[in-house]
Amino acid sequence: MHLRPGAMLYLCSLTKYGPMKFDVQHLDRKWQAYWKEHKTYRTLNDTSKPKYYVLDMFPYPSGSGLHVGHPLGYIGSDIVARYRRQAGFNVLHPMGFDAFGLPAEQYAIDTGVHPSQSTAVNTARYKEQMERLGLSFDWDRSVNTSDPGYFKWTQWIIGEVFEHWYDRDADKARPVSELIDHLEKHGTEGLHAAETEPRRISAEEFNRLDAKGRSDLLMNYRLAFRSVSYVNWCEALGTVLANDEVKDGRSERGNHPVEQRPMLQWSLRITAYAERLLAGLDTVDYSEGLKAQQINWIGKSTGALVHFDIKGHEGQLDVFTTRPDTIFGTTFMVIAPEHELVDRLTTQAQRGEIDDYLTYVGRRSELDRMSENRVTGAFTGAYAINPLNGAEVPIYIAEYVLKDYGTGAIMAVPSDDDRDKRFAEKFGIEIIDVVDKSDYPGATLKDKVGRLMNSGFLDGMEVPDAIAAATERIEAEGRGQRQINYRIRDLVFSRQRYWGEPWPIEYDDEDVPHRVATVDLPVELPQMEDFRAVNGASPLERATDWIRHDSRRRETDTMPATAGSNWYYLRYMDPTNANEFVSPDAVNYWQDVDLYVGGAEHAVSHILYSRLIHKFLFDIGKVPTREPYKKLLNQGMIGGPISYIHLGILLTDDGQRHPVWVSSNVAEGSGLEVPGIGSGHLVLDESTGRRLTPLRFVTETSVNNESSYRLYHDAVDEAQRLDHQDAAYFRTILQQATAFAWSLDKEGRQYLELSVEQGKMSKRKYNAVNPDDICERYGADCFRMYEMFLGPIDQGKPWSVSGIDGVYRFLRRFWTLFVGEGDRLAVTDAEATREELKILHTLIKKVTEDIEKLSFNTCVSAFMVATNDLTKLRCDKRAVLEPMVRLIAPFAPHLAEELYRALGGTETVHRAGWPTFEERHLVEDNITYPIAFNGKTRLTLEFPAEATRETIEETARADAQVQGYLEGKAIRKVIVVPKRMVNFVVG
RNA sequence: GCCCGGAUGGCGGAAUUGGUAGACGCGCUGGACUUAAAAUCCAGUUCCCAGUACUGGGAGUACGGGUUCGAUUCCCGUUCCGGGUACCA
Repeated sequence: MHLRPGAMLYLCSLTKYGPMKFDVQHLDRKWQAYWKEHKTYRTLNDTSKPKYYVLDMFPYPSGSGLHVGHPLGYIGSDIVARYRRQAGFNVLHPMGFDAFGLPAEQYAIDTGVHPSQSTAVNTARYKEQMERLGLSFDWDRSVNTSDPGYFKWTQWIIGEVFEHWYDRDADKARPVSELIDHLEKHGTEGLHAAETEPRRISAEEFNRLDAKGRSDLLMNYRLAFRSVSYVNWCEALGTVLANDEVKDGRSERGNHPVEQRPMLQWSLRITAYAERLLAGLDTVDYSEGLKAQQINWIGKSTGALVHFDIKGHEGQLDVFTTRPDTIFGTTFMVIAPEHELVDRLTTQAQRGEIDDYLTYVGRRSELDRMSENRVTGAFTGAYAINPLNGAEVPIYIAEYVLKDYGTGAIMAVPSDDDRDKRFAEKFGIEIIDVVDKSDYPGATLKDKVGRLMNSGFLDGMEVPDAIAAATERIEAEGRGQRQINYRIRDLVFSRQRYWGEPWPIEYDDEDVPHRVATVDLPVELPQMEDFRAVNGASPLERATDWIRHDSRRRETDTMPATAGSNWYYLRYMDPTNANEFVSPDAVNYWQDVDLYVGGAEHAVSHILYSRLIHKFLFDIGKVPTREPYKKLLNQGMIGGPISYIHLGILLTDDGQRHPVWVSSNVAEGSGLEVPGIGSGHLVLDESTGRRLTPLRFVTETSVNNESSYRLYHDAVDEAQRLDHQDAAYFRTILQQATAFAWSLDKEGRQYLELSVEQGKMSKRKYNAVNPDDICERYGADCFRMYEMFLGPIDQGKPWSVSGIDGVYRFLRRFWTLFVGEGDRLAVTDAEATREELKILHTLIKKVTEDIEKLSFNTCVSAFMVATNDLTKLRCDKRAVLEPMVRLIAPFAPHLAEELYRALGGTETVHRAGWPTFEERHLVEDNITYPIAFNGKTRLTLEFPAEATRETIEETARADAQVQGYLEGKAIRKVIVVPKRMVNFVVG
């Protein structure tokens, strides 16, 4: 055998490496162990390098483990992290666990296993699964929100929030001590603070208050405050839920009914930050959709606060309206049934009617209200007086006016509001048209367009002008002022549950709350065995020894799960710091998250709340940036097929009924023959129907270009043998009939056709696919590349394994570029050809650009194209192949590490640098031009790259084929775009 | 209802600022290798029409219009699908 120059390398590598079999299991194990042992992904706060922070939303470690939907984002972020690391950045890429929360507590109630135990087990499982995927997390920086070393600082932050108030003049949070200072000197005079309700007090009055009185007043301003508020109470879960934990009047977790209940609760004053949360969105790179969701959630609307006098009463009725221009069309007023004036306004004559209505409203749940959407209400008997024209209008109560929005009262303008209109029609109230929309055909009542009429001084004005003029008049007459309203409500931050951070608050003998001193943090949970919340009381109420602390009484409410998760990205910067939540050095170096990846389900709440806490920490000088997350990527959800086996009745000719499993495509009445029973026809009735079939027993095939889901006979046998939860469930299902009306496939194997729907992957639907299983079969690299290859990462898609073989084949072909006959490395030092270098540099360019664009699926395609091309060229040049290894390392880290070492690399490929793209390798001598006639491409011609417009046109005109197409036609115009195309416009 | 996405072969999906639509992969068809199968490799594969073949013609990116020499890409309108949200004054 003749040795080529490059063969020296192969001999060296061989002695060190031996045969190189393509054994993905071996590679996975070998390198995962190596990385762990050598702490390859350890990140130090090395300020000599530029930083890059790639963060995944940390998971709640549930009992069912990861399914193939979870890693989609983890793989994407891992690719970015690895790419940046190779490119010379100091990359922070941590992972931790959002470990406080309801499920562990619910599990504890059901099984008696303490949440800390089940959490530890689940956390270990998650970590194992993530390591199996070859994710490059620095586990030394891992955090766990239920770890006292962590939640000490969650409590500390909330304590800081408690000790601050929001100064609207400075537009930032300031210490409560400064507020007290102001109150002592000036009272509320000159104070512009975010507050629960408007308060007026003089300095003298304030100074006369006792401790409790002061504390109560300060609660009106604190950013973490306690108040009676209507909360989403869920009886079944025994707890209060946040707005985003409630869907359609039911709890998101468990789907239990939720009712409104007044309770004394801790809240965070997020409303103080509404404007900044809104403005900050302009400075971050989030998707438009996500920004829109946040904007909607904050719900800013500009309008006017208008005071209406009430006939025969002292006080006024305040309303908020975005349409002050339509005030002349006000023909009635509506206040919320819970409005504080209801009782006072109700006349003797109307008392009965109002009471009946209040009873009716009280009976109706949030769910009823939303689902029925009925027009209901009752007249109080009182009248309000229109401040601009003195008209007297009746005051109603109706449930369509919400106590929590605006002032809980509206001026109803039936001519320009759908709900007011329906109400007016039902109750026979006058409708005065005040906006002429005839110039705007197709405009609806919601559109703020038209010309005012029947409106006194506003007549003839266009709506926007009229709004300004009306507001001005209202202000001038002292009847109200311009006002901005937000839909967002303060964040209820109390839970009457066990498994969360205790509020770091203690009460003294006078019931005055005090922040627990930092030296006394963390406030740990007491050991308990019964975690049930009884009658809405926190389980901690029963820990009487724990509650008494020195001379004080501990707060028994705990915090919601979001408490730990809204600042965790900061803790990763300095995870073991025992003196501070994060050191100034660490946070000044790492700054903020450069790329944040996670599910869209957290798009509103989690992101909004962590932005809130971040802005607060910015105000108190603890973080240098205004926003926590620079760029956000929401990965799509991977759905799973939910398949069903169909149960039917075989009615035999002798009139006997036999339950039998049938293919989903067999119609009722069809003839059937089942061995051992006989023949007859299929009957479907209420005893039959379909049963959930665990996905692991289902085979997906393609028949006549249609995908088909089948249950094969051997899968049924397997289910009988297997010791697995899914198998156990399936066995009980299969007991409902013993006979199967099998069909035969091409190979003569027996199967049943199943029906299928797409749905969320979940344990309960038996359709969760475990990534471990896929890794065992194809290796982690293949799984990673396959998930990326499925399509754009931000799009949802159903899980399907069809296609994974293609990725596996690709990896093998890639490997074969390096490893030849007899599993030996076959790479030479021969000089690379121009063509080979062009392939390489095309790939470098494409992969680098696409990683930056987070377009990972096209990266995988590019690798495939390059591999195919180089295979065709039988390329074995180190100069081409070695950079390829470094390029693929972020995607297929195990395979890349192996090949890189085999090529002589002494250090990890993951710090081996990123190949540099050189434009000169892509320069072409000739460019192929499409030649089109009237825009239709007919042929192609080659021209030198530097050819001018004129030469191209002349040469093209002279071409024989072109002549053929031009025959008998006049050339009107020739368009030549250099390096692109030629178009003949002919007539 | 409103807001945000989206719609491209049998399927997942590609396509720089408007410039050869369908890259790559799956599936399917045919072939090579094999005693056979698997694996692997090679070729073909948007649809329709014509042709013995090399091939030629037409249509085509949800639908209807428009701008342009030229539109998957830009504009207007419509339909359908996905996500979010809602008596928000």
